[in-house]
Amino acid sequence: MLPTRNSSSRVIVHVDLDCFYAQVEMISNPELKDKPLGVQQKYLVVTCNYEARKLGVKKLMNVRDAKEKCPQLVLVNGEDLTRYREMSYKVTELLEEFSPVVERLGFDENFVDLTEMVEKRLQQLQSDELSAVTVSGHVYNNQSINLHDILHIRLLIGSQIAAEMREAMYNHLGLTGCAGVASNKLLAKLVSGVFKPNQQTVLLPESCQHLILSLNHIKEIPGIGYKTAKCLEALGINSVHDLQTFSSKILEKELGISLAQRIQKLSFGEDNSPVIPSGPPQSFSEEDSFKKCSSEVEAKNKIEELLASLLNRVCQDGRKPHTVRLIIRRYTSEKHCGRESRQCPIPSHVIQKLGTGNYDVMTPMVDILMKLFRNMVNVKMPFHLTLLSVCFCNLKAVNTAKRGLIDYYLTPSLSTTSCSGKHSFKMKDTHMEDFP
DNA sequence: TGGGGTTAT
DNA sequence: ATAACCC
Repeated sequence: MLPTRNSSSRVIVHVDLDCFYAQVEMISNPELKDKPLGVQQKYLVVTCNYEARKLGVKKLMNVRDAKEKCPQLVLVNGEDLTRYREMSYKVTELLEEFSPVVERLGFDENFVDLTEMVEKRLQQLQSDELSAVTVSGHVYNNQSINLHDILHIRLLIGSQIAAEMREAMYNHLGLTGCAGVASNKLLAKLVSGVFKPNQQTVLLPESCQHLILSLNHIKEIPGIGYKTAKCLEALGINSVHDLQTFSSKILEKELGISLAQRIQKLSFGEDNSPVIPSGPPQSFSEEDSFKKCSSEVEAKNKIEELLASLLNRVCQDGRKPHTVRLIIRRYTSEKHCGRESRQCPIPSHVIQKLGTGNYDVMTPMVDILMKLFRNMVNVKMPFHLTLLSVCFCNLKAVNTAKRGLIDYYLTPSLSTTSCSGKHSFKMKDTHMEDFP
């Protein structure tokens, strides 16, 4: 028999970078370091550094409100995510060096399952050294540590690894962040935010209820989003305690058995979901929002711009997308987040040319995307779009093992060309004579 | 609300 | 293809 691990004896860390985009900008331009800094996308300040927060700037604040609150606020444009994305993956890769089981959540958060690593360190310790194990960082709720409790010992070792991770992030990448250590993802995430910038906290099992009941509303539970929260409110459920004590049967009837059981367990701090290694991305997309796009030519120009960036990204990734999708948002006075999409397989002859930087792949791709566009939008009728997005998905690894010599020499796309520098996709002036 | 991502239905 | 969730 394999030893069965009680699910509550895992050690999970949640690592959460401080105001990530602002940190990347301050690294790019150190003159911004001691100034209040906001990162702007369209008319929003999407994030800001702590200098700016002290002066009243909040995340997702309108630029006008932010400038009013804080006239000295320095703004940088953050609509191009390239540098953020690159730094984000450097963080994930650094964490993967500690343990390969790393799950990304957005660009600035990662979960790492430390269970095995903790187990190994525990085995290296002599029995008389157990009583000398210490915590790194805060203990949630100032709870007393019991060094005779193996669960405490493991979490303390987890806190030491978390501290090493944060040190490595700072030393190698210049980034600061928070960490939370607990027995599952939910609790690790909740506890990571308790002491805020650049600090870490460990949750010992006895304080689990204290942590979950400290939330002021069910929407603060990760996994309970806008829709579910509205639904729960309609049932008179507002607090975490309300959700804990609500009839399971009725909840299952209202939300469906799967969601009901999952969120009711979350309300007790129970979460058996594994840390799933993210690996390379499942999709690449680029989007642009605007006040108004109302002609086919305008749409085509925007689509070409999105596509040019995407082709460069796909090229650098090395894998090939087999599906392309076009997403639009139509102007409406109300209705939040109404997006429509059409997708189709990418023809194999186009896939072959992808990632070469050779041949014109723009033209056939734009043709495909414009067909998808006309499938969604009746261009003979007036229309008003506020967003366009292009997504490449269904990414497949290029199979190098099965390719023989002949194939190798006959397929320049895979062997002799690169996608960097002068080979990169250009908007209007890509001609054959540009290539060797 | 931006410009991304994921999974489930 | 959409809808929900996450940042």
